[in-house]
Amino acid sequence: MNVTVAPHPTITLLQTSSLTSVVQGELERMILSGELAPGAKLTEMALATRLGVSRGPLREAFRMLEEAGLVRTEKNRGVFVRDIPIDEAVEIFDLRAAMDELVGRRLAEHITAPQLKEVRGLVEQMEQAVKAKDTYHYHLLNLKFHDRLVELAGNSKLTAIYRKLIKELSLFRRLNLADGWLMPISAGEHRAIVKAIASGDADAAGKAMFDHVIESKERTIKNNLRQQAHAAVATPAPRKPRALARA
Amino acid sequence: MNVTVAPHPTITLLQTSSLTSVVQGELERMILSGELAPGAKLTEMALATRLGVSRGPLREAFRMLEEAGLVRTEKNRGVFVRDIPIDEAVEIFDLRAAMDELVGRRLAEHITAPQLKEVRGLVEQMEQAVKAKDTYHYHLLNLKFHDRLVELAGNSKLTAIYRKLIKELSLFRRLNLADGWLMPISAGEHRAIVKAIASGDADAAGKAMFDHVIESKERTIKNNLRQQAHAAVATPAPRKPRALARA
DNA sequence: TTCTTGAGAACTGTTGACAATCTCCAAAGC
DNA sequence: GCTTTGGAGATTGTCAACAGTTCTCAAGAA
Repeated sequence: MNVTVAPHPTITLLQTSSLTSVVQGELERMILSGELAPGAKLTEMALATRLGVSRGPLREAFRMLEEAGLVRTEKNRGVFVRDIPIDEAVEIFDLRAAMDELVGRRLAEHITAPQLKEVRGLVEQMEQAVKAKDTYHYHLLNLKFHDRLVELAGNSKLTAIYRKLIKELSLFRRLNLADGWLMPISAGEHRAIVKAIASGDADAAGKAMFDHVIESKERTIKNNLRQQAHAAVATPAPRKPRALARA
Repeated sequence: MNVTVAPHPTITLLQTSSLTSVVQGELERMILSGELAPGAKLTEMALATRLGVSRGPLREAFRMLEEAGLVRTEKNRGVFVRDIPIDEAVEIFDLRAAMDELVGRRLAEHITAPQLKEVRGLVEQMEQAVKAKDTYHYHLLNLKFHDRLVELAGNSKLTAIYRKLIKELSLFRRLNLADGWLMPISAGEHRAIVKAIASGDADAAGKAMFDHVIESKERTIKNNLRQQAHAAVATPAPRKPRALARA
């Protein structure tokens, strides 16, 4: 039989990963971690030497990140980490709400006992993080919770798009972590979501998830506007990028 | 003032379009038109000479199309036009249903009189196409109708994702055009959708759009399965791609 | 001072070349 | 006959070099 029983992990790694793909992954990591902040310019030569590759694979990775919505390209000027404007963030939240409503409905109908137990575990961990006022871990668990729910809904296309949206949303000025004082509210909503799903009531579960995302949107936006006002005081002139000769 | 009043169209064209972007557009056109069929291999050298560019920009365009879900890359083997399996098509339809439900709700609440008139015009054109049994134009009008509705919902992110899904869906064996006999049904549903939107009833409009997409899904899938069975008879051995040495 | 001008530097867009891998097919071995 | 082996040809992955554009900044004019 033409079956290689257990191909060495290094083998499969070399078979699948090209320089372009690992560069793409590394750049994505750097962007999502904030190491490359929104608005930052990605100079080809600098990044190429830093990552130890030539400009070819790097440019190909740029095109992937561009299509993924993480960077923006200006011809003859360069590639920049994208900065999600507030309007777009609102749109993404609204979309997420609709998708999560679908997720809630699906899960209310199809979730299994062990899966329910798993997400309950995540909720409990989050509540412990609230008690410990551990904002960072709460943030991570929150991401994990929603990601897992979407995954459990069983539509891989939905999962892929959902993750893409989450990545883009993380480029919307990362001061969401500062909303420590409303962790308890968010945590309460999570418990309500799981309860609605467990009850098997599709309408209730869908509504619970929809409402949670919308509330999350309003909290984030309000928080952002306040921060914005704060920053405006600290920086008198918001400095427009530059005077363009283009209409 | 540093304002160029009316930059010559050719100028702006040269300022914005790189070889990569126009190659990307051209390849996308060739794929969506069926000129490059699902499963077809895209040889770099052949396409590069055919389009009059070198391999660099072509490879960058490949990465964009890959991220857009239109092609698939196998390391050291090449790039192929993607063939959407039936499972994925079902997933896309389900997603579309949820998104269109959102569109219906939004439109029921916010659509203006002239916009309503516009979509009514599209429906009437479709009904004329039905009378004339003009399947091709019906198909185009159908795409236009749904695309316009999504656009009118006013969420640009939603519009972008919707269009991406439609493109991918067009790679799902293009025999949808053969469903001539059910044009009248589809057309009737369109009229019902517009009526529900015009009534301002968000629930009804959402349901009308959701149901329409689900019905469309079931028609397409059923049609596809029948065609599949037909093809299986004509081609005794479905010829598996090739014997792989990989587990 | 403030704005324009222009030359050099830095960077991006594109191309061609080299190395590594895969594909194909004929010859050898069972 | 069927499978395996090996080498030529074709194709992809990567890199370095060239051409064209943008940016920087100092010198000169209003």
